[in-house]
Amino acid sequence: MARPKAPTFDLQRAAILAAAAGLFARHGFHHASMAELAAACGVSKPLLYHYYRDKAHILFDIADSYMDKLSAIVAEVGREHLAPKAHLRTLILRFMQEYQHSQAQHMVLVQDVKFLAEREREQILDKERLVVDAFARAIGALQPRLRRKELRVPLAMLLFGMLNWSFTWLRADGPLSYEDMATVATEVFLHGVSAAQLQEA
Amino acid sequence: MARPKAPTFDLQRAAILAAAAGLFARHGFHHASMAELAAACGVSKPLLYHYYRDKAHILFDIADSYMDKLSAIVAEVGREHLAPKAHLRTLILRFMQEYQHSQAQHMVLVQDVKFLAEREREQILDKERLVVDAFARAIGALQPRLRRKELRVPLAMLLFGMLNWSFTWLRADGPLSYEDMATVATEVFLHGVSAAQLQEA
DNA sequence: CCTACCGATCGGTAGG
DNA sequence: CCTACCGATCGGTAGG
Repeated sequence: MARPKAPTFDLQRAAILAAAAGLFARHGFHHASMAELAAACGVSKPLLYHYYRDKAHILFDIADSYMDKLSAIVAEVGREHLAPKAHLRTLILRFMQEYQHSQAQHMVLVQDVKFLAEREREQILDKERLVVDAFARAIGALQPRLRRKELRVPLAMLLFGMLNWSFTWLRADGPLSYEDMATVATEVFLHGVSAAQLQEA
Repeated sequence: MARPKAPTFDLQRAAILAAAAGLFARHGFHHASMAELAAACGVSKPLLYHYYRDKAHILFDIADSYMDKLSAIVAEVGREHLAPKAHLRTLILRFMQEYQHSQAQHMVLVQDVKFLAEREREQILDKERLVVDAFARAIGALQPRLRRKELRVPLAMLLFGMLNWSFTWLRADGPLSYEDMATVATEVFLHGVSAAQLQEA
């Protein structure tokens, strides 16, 4: 019989994950060492390998659990059955609120997922595609007269660009809050999409 | 008297720079080795050190020369003295055309500049700030009635988000060209900014 | 759960 | 005494 997990097992893993996300975000995956991570967690280096098979698995778990959080937000907002404009507005606001508390995880997702092996990388990319598709459908619902349906995904990517690029410049302690930014991005995008002559583009 | 540089010196440096940008973009700065770079250039590893003091200096030169190119585009477009809308439209188009041919350089700029020492990193960031300010001014000229002037830089960052995020998903051989993307982003942004009630935001 | 290590590979430089 | 360039190997450190 397998010995049951210690009750603190999941807590320890979560602590390692959070510390690793910070280190990977600051130093990059390859430049952040396992010894450094162990020190940050206050445990020995070999003990890390009790919780995670190897360094890549820690990276995978950061990206995977973060994508699960974003997917959960998409599902929650979907269950509210909002009108098209309110739906997209709410998606944007909830994502920016999540981003504010997950800056390290987001940087790891953007910068380090490419270092995963094909199989694990594809798992993450599949989850990303589902989220992008949800935004693309929300944009499609907004503009039923949008003639070129193939523009829905590119428009979603433009929107993600506005939101995700905030990681390079928006500071939680700056004059502009994440909520302010969500409002401005929402206004620009909603008015931009409806006013632009994309029917002819 | 110092012996003059070999006539091929600058050509060799340019070849090293291009190969390094590709490797750094694909593998990340720390995971790309000097041996690998030397092999890609068809020279011995010690010879690399004839052209560049160390690995960090190669990274600096990629980012610095790329920022000079972007700054030159800003200056060129400025000399055309276009009307506000045409000015911003042209800036966006020229940047996307440059991006199409500099995907590796751009990824290095975004992902690896943080590994430079304080002093060199600040030099790059200074040049980035000048380009952002030029876009912010172009946006301000577009909207003289924009009450909250402090929104000009955030709006410029939203625009850069749309443009720069294209590196994560836009393919040169895909159905949507960089020029198409420039058009769509321009339409969304121009209409979005002018229609949004940012005076009250 | 630690100290003590390994196979390998890193960035950078020696002599000639 | 400079440059341009080679084969071989340096001291240190990475992940495990």
